[in-house]
Amino acid sequence: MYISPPKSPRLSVPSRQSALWHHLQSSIRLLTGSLTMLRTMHRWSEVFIPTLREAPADAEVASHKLLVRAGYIRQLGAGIYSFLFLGNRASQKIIRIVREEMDKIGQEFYLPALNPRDIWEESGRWAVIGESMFRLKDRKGADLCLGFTHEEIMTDIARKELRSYKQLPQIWYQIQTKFRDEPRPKSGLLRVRQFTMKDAYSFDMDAAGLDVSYQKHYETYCRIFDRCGLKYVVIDAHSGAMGGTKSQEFMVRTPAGEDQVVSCEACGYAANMEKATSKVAPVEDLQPEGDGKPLLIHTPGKGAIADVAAFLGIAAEQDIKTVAYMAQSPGAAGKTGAGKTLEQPVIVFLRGDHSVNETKLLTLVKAANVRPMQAEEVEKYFQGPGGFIGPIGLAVRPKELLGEWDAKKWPADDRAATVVLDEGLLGRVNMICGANKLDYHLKNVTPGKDFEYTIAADIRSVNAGEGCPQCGAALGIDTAVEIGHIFKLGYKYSESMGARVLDRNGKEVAPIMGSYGIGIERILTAAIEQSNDANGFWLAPSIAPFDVVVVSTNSGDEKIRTVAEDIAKGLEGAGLDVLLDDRDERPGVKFKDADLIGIPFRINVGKKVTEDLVEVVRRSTLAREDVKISAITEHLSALVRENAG
RNA sequence: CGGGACGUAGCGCAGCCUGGUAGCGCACUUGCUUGGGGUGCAAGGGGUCGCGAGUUCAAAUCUCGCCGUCCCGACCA
Repeated sequence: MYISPPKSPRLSVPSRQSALWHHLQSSIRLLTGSLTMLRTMHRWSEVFIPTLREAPADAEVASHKLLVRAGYIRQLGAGIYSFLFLGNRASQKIIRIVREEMDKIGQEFYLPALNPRDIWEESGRWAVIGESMFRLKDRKGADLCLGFTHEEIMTDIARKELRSYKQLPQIWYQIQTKFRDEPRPKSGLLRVRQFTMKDAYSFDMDAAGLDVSYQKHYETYCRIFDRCGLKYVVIDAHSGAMGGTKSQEFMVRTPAGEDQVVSCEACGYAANMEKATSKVAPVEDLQPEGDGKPLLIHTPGKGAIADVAAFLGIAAEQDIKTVAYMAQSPGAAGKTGAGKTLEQPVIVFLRGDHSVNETKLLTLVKAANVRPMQAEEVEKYFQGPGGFIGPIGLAVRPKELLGEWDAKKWPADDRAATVVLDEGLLGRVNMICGANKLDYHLKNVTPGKDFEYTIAADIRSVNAGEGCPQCGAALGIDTAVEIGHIFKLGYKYSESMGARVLDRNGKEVAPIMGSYGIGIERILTAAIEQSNDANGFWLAPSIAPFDVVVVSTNSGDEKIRTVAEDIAKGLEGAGLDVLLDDRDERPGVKFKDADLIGIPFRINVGKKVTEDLVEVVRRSTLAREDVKISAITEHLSALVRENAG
């Protein structure tokens, strides 16, 4: 299912209300501003903004290069960054927006980053999470870890404190540092080992209540990202092998991203790669040969699909691709550590030019992981050599045993495998496949007629250009960054950790939970990725470290200097965050720096002061206009307001 | 975890192949100059050449080990 992101609230409400709303916002802004940032006018000559002409050689993606060049961040180690003055200001502004919006629906907590092992044992995740979790020992040798996410800790509070349905629903959130020992930190702030996350958790009596909490988060997230000036899409996401019913991701398209988003421009369908489906164009089947029964053909040394197709003069789409896996049981590393990891054979058939989406497969067969079969396993299940394996002659597990991990219920025939037929093969006839015999393939093979399977399902990855499942138009695939994720958790944690409340009837029930995350630094990164050029980047005033930079183009000129100073003070008085570039530098240097560091508006104070004019430059378009000095405060305030989140 | 590359001044790099005690641009300091898109001139300061062993009269340079960082892949509850 697809839910299109709602329009920004400021676009959908009447202008009078909008003005009122912004008035309130700026009042709040003034209040919180005065609390958290005592000065709103800073002199460049006095603050630390170490801009660089060149990016470090290590940096690859635009946001990384620019964050370093603009003096926002400095690297301490792989995936570990220090935030300097500008970087911290931008982060704090993002956090302020997140907090303002989250406070409308929930309550802010602050949980420990340092967690004892026990609580993670209870949910089973001490073992499940594996190497991604930073672990340490205290002086007594007790195991601790650094928080990775906080479902366990929040659920612990819930189970100790929540007793009655009257206390529900609850939405609790925090803005906290998370630690993940990423196998490969990369792309600047995009994939790091320490980062700031807003994580929220909801507790409801029933699924209907969860729907409400989930929807509140959906709307809140849209407001947050709108206010941050991001262009994003909301996509249906894979909920993970660990359960959960529904989940959606908020994505910003950028080549720097690591996730793939499948979307349709025609109707708005969007989903991530693990969830996306498509309509494939009809394929012309081969004509049967002979009596139409499978026919052995000699294909010496032609194991790979491409080789076979070329050898036989057919297209890969006439071929059945065979992929043989051993699937591994979920939960083997549970809290009791009960049992070893079980494995069962899962064999997939799909069109020769299609590829398996392992995440879809995992979900289908309820496995934690799959690995390719080894040569001797291939021999066992196919009774033929790798490269020439195919569907005929397999022992097939019945559909009832799909996802069955109780080995006692497995078929007596230890060759029996779960056989999955990709839906793309349904209706196809007279295909080519491996014969389970060295150097031989089969012709005239029709799924369902010539071989059985456990189940037919969608387990392939969508390719760009295939038909949208909703409207049939060509699908596109873009890379994107995930900036937020909302997730119906269900009962996983409340059940496993024993959270119970009494319902109306005095009956003990587990609350149903949701969890909802936003990556603070990823908002900054995504914003830069979507708004940059060769000279730098620009942020929405809502998240920029300053609303405006006032450049005195010649600090040696008394008149220019004092006008710049007065303008800066005036803007500060109007509640704007102002950076006054009072350095004794050449104008060119100041313009380059101003363009680099992400500030949305610039005022050039120069020769035209004699005509009572200064120049206002929008960083996003580089459009400039002359404005009367007497009108500058009002002019800038309006500009910031129009573009404010 | 598999594959690849790199590590020399704050940043970007040369020097390494062929061993002889470290250099360029930017940045920084001082002075003059210039003043609307990284001004010009002059004089300066700054480097355990990632770390540790080894070879050698002599190691940034050759050898071995380690550490770190980045890229591709795998992985990403």
